Parts: sequence; structure tokens; C-alpha cells
Amino acid sequence: MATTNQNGGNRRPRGGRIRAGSSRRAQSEQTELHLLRTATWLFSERGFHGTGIRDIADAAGVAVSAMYYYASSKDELLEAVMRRTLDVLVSSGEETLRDVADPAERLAAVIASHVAFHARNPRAAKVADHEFHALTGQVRQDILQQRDAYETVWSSILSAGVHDGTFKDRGTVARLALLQMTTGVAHWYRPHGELKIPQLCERFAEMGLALMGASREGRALEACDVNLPDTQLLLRRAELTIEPREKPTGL
Amino acid sequence: MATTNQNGGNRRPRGGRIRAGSSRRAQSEQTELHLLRTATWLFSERGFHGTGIRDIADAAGVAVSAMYYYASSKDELLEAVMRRTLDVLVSSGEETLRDVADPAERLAAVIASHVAFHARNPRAAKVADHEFHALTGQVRQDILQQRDAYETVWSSILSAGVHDGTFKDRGTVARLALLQMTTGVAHWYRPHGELKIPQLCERFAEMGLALMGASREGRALEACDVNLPDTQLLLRRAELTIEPREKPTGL
DNA sequence: CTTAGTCTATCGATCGTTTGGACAAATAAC
DNA sequence: GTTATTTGTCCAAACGATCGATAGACTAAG
Repeated sequence: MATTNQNGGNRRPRGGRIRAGSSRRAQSEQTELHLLRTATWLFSERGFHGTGIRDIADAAGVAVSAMYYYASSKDELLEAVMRRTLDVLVSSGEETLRDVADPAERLAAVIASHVAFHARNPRAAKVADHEFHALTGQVRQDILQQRDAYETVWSSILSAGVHDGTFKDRGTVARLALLQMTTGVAHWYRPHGELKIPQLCERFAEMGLALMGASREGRALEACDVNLPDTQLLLRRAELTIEPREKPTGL
Repeated sequence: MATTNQNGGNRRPRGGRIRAGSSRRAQSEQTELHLLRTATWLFSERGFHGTGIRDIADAAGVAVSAMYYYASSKDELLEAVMRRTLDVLVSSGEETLRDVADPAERLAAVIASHVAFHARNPRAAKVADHEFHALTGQVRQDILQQRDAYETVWSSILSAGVHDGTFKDRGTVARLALLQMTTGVAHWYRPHGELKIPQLCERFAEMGLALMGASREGRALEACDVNLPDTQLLLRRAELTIEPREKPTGL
């Protein structure tokens, strides 16, 4: 229960490397990523306020002050996690929607993109979803604006579909319901569960279309009636460097 | 920025009352409720770990140690909030389902009950939804079990409907999607928004039935095709004494 | 030799919790 | 009906532990 450091002989020697890197600069980048991944893991598990900087440093196998070389405060650590996460979420969505015109296909596409991202990066997504309340000041405004912009994409897809008769008009709550149920994937998805990511995306696209009462020429639209984006492509776009793929070694 | 107490002259005199009560015992109950409501408000706003006991005491207008007269620890405060919340959520659901047999009507009923509860008690519901990770030990097990039992009710409704052909088979994920989208109501619902609670319940029942592809004799089921529980009844059952109906005065 | 990167050690502030009464309402004694 | 005693409720002050953050020494790569 040492307060200062509890992995005494286990720490790598001074200036030691996490992975053999060529230059010092490459090594520095590795360390920063390692710290962000560890922070993401802990934030997702215990929440931002429930995680101490010593928890992060210990789990990452570095000294507390080494963290402050990369981030000038704990809040900045959270900011980095949220910014990187939202950036990839938004850009992967935009790219996937780029050349899709039909409202039903657009809805299926944005659902699939969103679900793929949240299933592939559950911890980072959880942090972005849960820890918004821990942000303050300008950062909070920025992140909020980015999230609003993303939700506006969903809104316009829905209203376009309502306007041309593809969807039933279910009001503003439809967007909120769709976002909640797809974002929720991050909270329960397990890689070795019932469904793999491609099937999961298709299933959610199906449920989303059904929820909106999607139809063409009087016939209800199923997921198999619309072109779904290629899942491999979705997963490549959703790749997030700070998502921790395994439990921190020092935990 | 006094550390000990920041509402100096504003506090009521020693032994003063929040509301005029008859007996001392009645007064004590009022104070306990007042503390739980204040805690619920702050937990929902800043999270459990983001809320200090001094924050709660100050917002409630009592001394820190007065809190320890009612709860022997901060964790016990959270426990009380979550237990009371889940108890009402579960029992109101059970009561509403008591004499409903048809799967489609049961789904609509449980959705309406869930949505009504989350719209009426958003802060307590948010705490129960978000702060589970802050629980430890036996309490965590208990709450988890209660939540699992509640979700099992949903599962059996869905599988009954799938079995008799009312619903399409959308696997386990359907339950998770439905629960996420309905629980999410607590995060965005505002009393003066687009919809009042009765309309909100109906809308969600509609979306839920659509999501499950509910149909009878080949015809798709709408919300108007099934009997929805009386919303006034739902709201009475969902009444939660610890839900803070207004911002704490000392905030 | 310079400096990027990491260390140990420590800071003041705040954390959850405890102590030892103060005081009023309820009860008992007269 | 007044006074004394007990009980229930709450407070101010302080405790040790832990919090986020910093200072300054040291190492090794460039």
C-alpha cells in the first residue's frame, strides 16, 4: 500500500522503453499513447472523478510527474481522450455518408457507422458518453458543439426521410431514441458475445429502419432492401489509437 | 470560498425546521428526505465521485456531521438513492403488467411504465443508471441482481412475443436496444419540451412495437391498436419521494 | 554539452469521517 | 403546572488520508 509507488522492482529501468522504438521521438509518442490508453481504460471503468492520477501513473508503469510532461493537468487528459474519440466518430460518419443519397440508406449507414464505432471502441466511447459532465469552460463548449453538429446530421437524415415519405414522422424523440440505443452498444457489447460486429450493424440498421417505419412504395423496408456500407471499411475508419485493447499491465 | 461553511448567516437557526412539522419524528423524516433529494440532485449533476459531502451538506443547508446522523457513510447515501429508485421502478412495472396478457400489450405497457418513470424521476433515474460503478461489495451484488431481475421481465415479454409470432426474432440485442432507448429518456427529457409524458409514453410504445416488428394476423401493430395503461395510474405508481423536484436552495 | 524525458520527494488543498458537545423537544418527577 | 432529566437532532472543529500538482535532481539520446 505504498502511496508513492507500488510496483517497485517491477518498473522498467530509468529511461526504459515500453516497446523498442527507433528514435527518442517515436518512443515519446508511444509513451503518450500508452498513457492515454491507460487513462481511457480507467476513466471508463471508474469514471473521471473516481480515477486518481496515481492510479493512471501506476497502471501505466510511470511516475506521476511523467504524466505531467504530456498533459499539463488531469482535465487535459480527459479532454484529449474526448477530442480524439469524437473526432474519429464524426469523421468516420461523414465519410460513410459521403456518397449515399437515399434517406433509408443514409439512416442505415449512419447507424452502422455509429454501432461499429461503439462496438470497436467501447471504452473510449463510454468515456465520451459518460464524462461530459466533468468538462468545464471552453473545452466543454467545444465538445458540446461537436456533439450537437453530429446529432444534427442524424436529424437531417430523419427529416429528409420524413419529408419524402420514407419514414413516419416520430418527432424529435426519434433521433434521441436512435442515438441512445446505438450509443448504448458501448455499454454492453463484448467481442465474444452473440453477434460479431457486422451482424450487429445489420441488426441495428434493421431495428432503426423498423423504428422509423421505413417503407418504399407501400412496402416496409428491411435491412436487406438497402445497401449497407461495407463493414470492413467502417471498422477501418473507426480505428481509434487511444482505445485500450487490453487491460493495463500494471493493474 | 470558506472551506467549512459558506452560507453563514443564511442558515436557519439551531433546531430550526425546514418545514413546520408536527412531531420531532416527522421533522426528522423531512430532513432525511431533504438530504436524499439534495444528494440525488448533486449525484445526477456531478456524479458520485464528483460530489463531496460538503457539497451535499452545504446545498441542503445543514452541517456535514448532520448527514452522518442519517447515513453512516457517503456510500450509504448512494445506496439509499439507488435502492429506493430501483424499488419503485420495479414495483411500478410489476403492478402495471399484473393483468396484461397479450405480448404486444405487455411490451407497450412495460415501455410506457419505464418511460413514465424516467421522465418523471430523471435525476434519480440518472443516478441509478450512471453510478452503478461506484457501488462495491454486497450492495453492488444486490443492486445488480435487482436490475437483472427487471431485465428478465423484458426478456420474457420479448421471447413470448417472438414465440407466438407477434414479434420478429431480433435476438438478445433487441432487449438491450429497447432498454437503452427508454432509459435514455432520463437524460434528455424536460417537462416543458415537445411532448408531455402521456404522449411520450405513447410515442415510445409505438417505436418499441415497430422496432420489434409487432404484427397481428399479418397487419402491423400500431400503438393505437393495443391498450395502453392509463398514464395517470403510471405516474401515481412512479411517484418517487427522493426525486428532487427543484434545485437545492443552497446552491 | 544540451535537452528531452523520467525520477523521487514534497507541497497545500480537499477528501470522507469522527469527536465532543449544544440545545430543544419529549418525558418524568414533583 | 412547574421543574428536572433524558433523548433526539444538529453543529463547529479537527483528524489522517488522499487529492492534483510542482520542484529539482538525474539519465541518456542527440
